[in-house]
Amino acid sequence: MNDEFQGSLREKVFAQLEEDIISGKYKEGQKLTENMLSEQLKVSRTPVREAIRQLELEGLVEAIPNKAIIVTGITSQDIEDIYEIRISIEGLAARRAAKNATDEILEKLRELVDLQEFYTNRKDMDHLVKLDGDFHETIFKASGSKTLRNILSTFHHNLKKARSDSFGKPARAKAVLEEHKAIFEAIEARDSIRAEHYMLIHVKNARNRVLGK
Amino acid sequence: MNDEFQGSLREKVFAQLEEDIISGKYKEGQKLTENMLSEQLKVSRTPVREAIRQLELEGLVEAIPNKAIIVTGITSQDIEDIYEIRISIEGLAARRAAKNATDEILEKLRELVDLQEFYTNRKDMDHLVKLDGDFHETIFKASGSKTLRNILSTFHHNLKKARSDSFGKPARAKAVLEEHKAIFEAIEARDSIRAEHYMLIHVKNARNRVLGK
DNA sequence: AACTGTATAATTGTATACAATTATACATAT
DNA sequence: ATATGTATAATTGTATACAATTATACAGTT
Repeated sequence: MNDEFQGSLREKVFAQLEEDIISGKYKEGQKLTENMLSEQLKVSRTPVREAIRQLELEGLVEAIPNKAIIVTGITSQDIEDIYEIRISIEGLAARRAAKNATDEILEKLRELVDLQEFYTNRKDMDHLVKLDGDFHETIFKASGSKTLRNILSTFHHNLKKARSDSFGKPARAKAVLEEHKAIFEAIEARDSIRAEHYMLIHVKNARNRVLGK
Repeated sequence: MNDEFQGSLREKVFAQLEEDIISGKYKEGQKLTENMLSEQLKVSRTPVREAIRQLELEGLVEAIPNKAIIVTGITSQDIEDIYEIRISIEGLAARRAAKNATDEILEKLRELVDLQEFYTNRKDMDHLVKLDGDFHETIFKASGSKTLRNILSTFHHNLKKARSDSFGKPARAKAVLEEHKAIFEAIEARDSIRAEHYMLIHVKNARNRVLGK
């Protein structure tokens, strides 16, 4: 359990279980019990149950009534599916962001890209994975669509491990930086067509990097 | 509470609250309390809390820690967004379904379309709304993608009221029937391109019917 | 009248006790 | 040996008690 985390136990449990499933600590098909989780995490069953209900809706576990909690996990097929869906809708999010972004959002994006450049030069992969998530999350928020944001944020969570693995080579980190820059500049110029275009290219490249194609 | 429903109290509470929010009984911005809900639904706070956690993830309520539960609801902007996203990805689901559908699935779809024809002639709108949902849900399942199914099923739930309202005129019911037939025939013929094409047309028409364009 | 501090109430957060359901082990019969 | 019935254990489902947090009302001060 992460002790410096501020928030409810339920949030902590949710974050921890999500992490453990996506990272592969809990494998597909594995059976979990509420008692086991509440003992491990040193909390009562109540927050565990609430977290399980959310993971269930997110599709990471399957709770069979009165029987068990089975880990579903993220299969490689799921990863391919997610990229195919992202290719279909993340351009839309970028287009909307270019229309709706406030100056505050633009400032935030600029800062993220600058930091990304800094850490790319330092080859600090952990920070880069986090910044990559923040960059996209900021665009989702700027799109002004609750629905787009919900879906795409969940995708980014679920892809965290896959993205992390693919950040291995510095050459890739540089490519990601250039792609983000192109997207940012299009949004900054309020050019929604170009923003959509470069986002599409970026997601396609990300898919190829992750799937090794 | 629906007494003939088989399942846990949590599922009943979730279904009821989802229905009440989507139907507009609980309006955007309205404040709910766990005590009020548990009294009204004659259950303890435990299943209410679990249902709230799920509604939160679905974006129908916003739970502010230690303060309140605020109804977010489905705005008309959300409906437009959902149709735009459906236009981007539901064709993909149809394409996949055409590739993967088993004989059992095809039989199910045929039955649904036949029933739809029956109720269209009878102008029985309640049954038609339900059949419309079942038809699409069957295709989502047939797509073989957990992710596509999760997203599109949630959309269909959230659009239930909007779809129900738009089924008003019998002429529209007939149009929906013809569109479903075209999709089914393409899937039956394993023609994924055609399935995607007719699904795209269908969703676009559905959007225009719902948004009155 | 406006502001502030404080006691009280209301609400959510968590833990625990108990009920209902399902799994398991084992004895018994065939 | 296999199958079946039954007692027991394990697990989830629900209710309730209590803790922590926030809102509200009101007295007192300026």
